[in-house]
Formats: sequence, C-alpha cells, structure tokens
Amino acid sequence: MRSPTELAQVFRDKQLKLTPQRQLLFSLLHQNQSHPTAESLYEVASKQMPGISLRTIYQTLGELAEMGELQLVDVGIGATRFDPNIADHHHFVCESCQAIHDVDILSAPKMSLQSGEGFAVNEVGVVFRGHCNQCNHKQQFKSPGSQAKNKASK
Amino acid sequence: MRSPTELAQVFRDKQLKLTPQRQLLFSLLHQNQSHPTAESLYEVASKQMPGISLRTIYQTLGELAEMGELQLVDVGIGATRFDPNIADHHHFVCESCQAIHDVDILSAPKMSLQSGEGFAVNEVGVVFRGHCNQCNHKQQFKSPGSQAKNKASK
DNA sequence: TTTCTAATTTGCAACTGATGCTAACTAGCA
DNA sequence: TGCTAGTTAGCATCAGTTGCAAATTAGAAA
Repeated sequence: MRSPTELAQVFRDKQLKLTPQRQLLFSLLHQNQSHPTAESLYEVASKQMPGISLRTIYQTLGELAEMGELQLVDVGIGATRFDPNIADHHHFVCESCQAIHDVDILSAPKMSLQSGEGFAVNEVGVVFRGHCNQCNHKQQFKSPGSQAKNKASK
Repeated sequence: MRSPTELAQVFRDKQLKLTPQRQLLFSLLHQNQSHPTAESLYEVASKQMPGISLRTIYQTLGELAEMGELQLVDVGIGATRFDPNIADHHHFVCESCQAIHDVDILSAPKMSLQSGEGFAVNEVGVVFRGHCNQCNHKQQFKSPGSQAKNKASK
C-alpha cells in the first residue's frame, strides 16, 4: 500500500475528501504486517479517535480494497483480514494463534492447471496451514496430555 | 468419502446411531461433486424428508468432517462448502457463477516455502479464481456494456 | 415384543461478521 | 463565510452458524 501522503494525493485527485478518519486509517495500515481484521483496526483506531465508528472502518477498508490499495484475505477462520501488501505473495496461517504471515513461494511461481477443463484463471491464492515458530516452541514445553487435547480441538 | 454402506459400518463401529437423517445425508453427499453448502443440502434433503432440521444438517456435516470423511472448503464467498472428495486436490472458483470445481495441479505437487521462517506446514490449499467454461461462453455473447458492468461488480 | 436409556433431533435463541439506510455532520470549493 | 456533495455514525438488519434444552428415537437388554 502507498504511504499516507501518497494516498492523500490519490484521494484528492479522485475528488474524495480527506477526513481525519481516513487519514488515521491510512497511517494505521501503512506497513502494517499483522493482517488486521476490521474489528481489530477499530479497537486501535478508537484509542486515537474515540467515537470513530466501526461502520466507517468497514467503509474505508472497502474503498481502499476497491481502489486496489489493499488486499482482502479470507482464510476461512472468522473475519476477513486486510493486507496492505499488494505485491504478489501468499499466506501462512498458524492454526494455533491464528496469525497470518506473508510468504513467497520458491518453486512454481506460475502454477498451471491440469488443462482441458476450459478454466480462465485470473488469480491464484496459496494458503499454507500449520504452526508458526513461536507456537511450535510453546508446544514443546507442554505436557503430552495438553498437547493431545490441543490437537483434538478444532 | 466412503459409500453410504461403508459409512453406516463406521458409525455402527463407533456406537453412533444410524438415524434416517444421517443415512439420507450419506446418500446425498456420496459422489456429490457440487461442493454444496449446508443450506443447499437442507433444501434437497427437505424434499425427501420434510421436517428435517437445518440444525441436524450442520450437526452431521460437522461430525463427518471431524471424522475426516468430508473436507470443509471455505473460499471466502459466503457459506462454507462441503467436499466429499478427501483426496489431495485443489479448487477452482468461478467468479461469475460461484461454482467450485476440483482441480489437480500439474507442476509443483509439493510447494516449498522460502525457508528460514520456521513454519511447520501441515497443509497447503490452492484456490484458483477466474471464469469457468460456461461463463466464458455466455460472456462472449453479451454487449460490451453489460460486460463492463459485470466486471465492475464485486 | 416390550422396556429403557443414552444418543440424536428439533426449534429457537443468540452470536459474529458484515452491510443497508438515513439523519447529522463536514471538507473543501466558490 | 456559506454552500453542498461527500462522509460519518448509529441503528436496523441480514446471513451463516452455533448453543441450549426439551422431545424424540435407535438399538441394546430383558
């Protein structure tokens, strides 16, 4: 995603108003690697601007996504996540802590389908699921019992 | 997914009851390639067994998924889809008609991450997005206007 | 065949994430 | 400074899903 200053210019060029709410979100999203949900952004934003509406967060995120400044990431666990990294990349989801990390793929930068099906592919998304470094370490110090329990839970 | 008969045996072995509702769902799911939602299964099931509860559909699908007889597919468009194909495969989603198709990948059967991040990967899911054969054909006979409109709509 | 009981189903309430609607507000131009 | 189109806030509403408890039932035992 572009810098808050650049985004401000883009908005001005499009005759869109540069409200304090929008500017706050620009800065919260800029170089944000945490793949936040609308709700989590709302919590942070509320501290800096009490009274800001969750509705406005959704609204602005939707606009940014429509303008291609933001990527929507839905990995099937709860809410949609927002990713200011719009470069070509994929995601790793930790099944323990639900964190999402950007990843690059070494092999097969362009995957091809087993053809003959007549699909016109616009976009390919790869989601890796597993356990991140931190959760792996934590796991090692737990009892086998709690480990098994952890494994069984969805 | 196993055949209804085999599933019946699995349930008996686990001391689970073989209710008519469960048997109906076994047969509706067996060799079902349409990646149905709970709701769409409910509609079909209701015709054969009026009065069956949507709650029961969710319940049974959840059990089957937990037993590994069913795969949950969430491609970020509305409801969770259920896939009785539990073999290793991936999905193509048509952005026009929302249909999901199973696909095999030619290259890179095993993708590796740009390592050094310490992720323990359990599972890799690839989702292709685009337009299926049918929707591509339909598109060709539409006016440029409606085509543009279609493209713009989310 | 009848009885019994733990498992299952049903129906409804409730919850989460997201969006529609509209009155009140405001950025930025004239 | 005033005006107005664009924006925000707040509430209602929706879809998908799950929790809960009462009613029902499959299947083992008598």
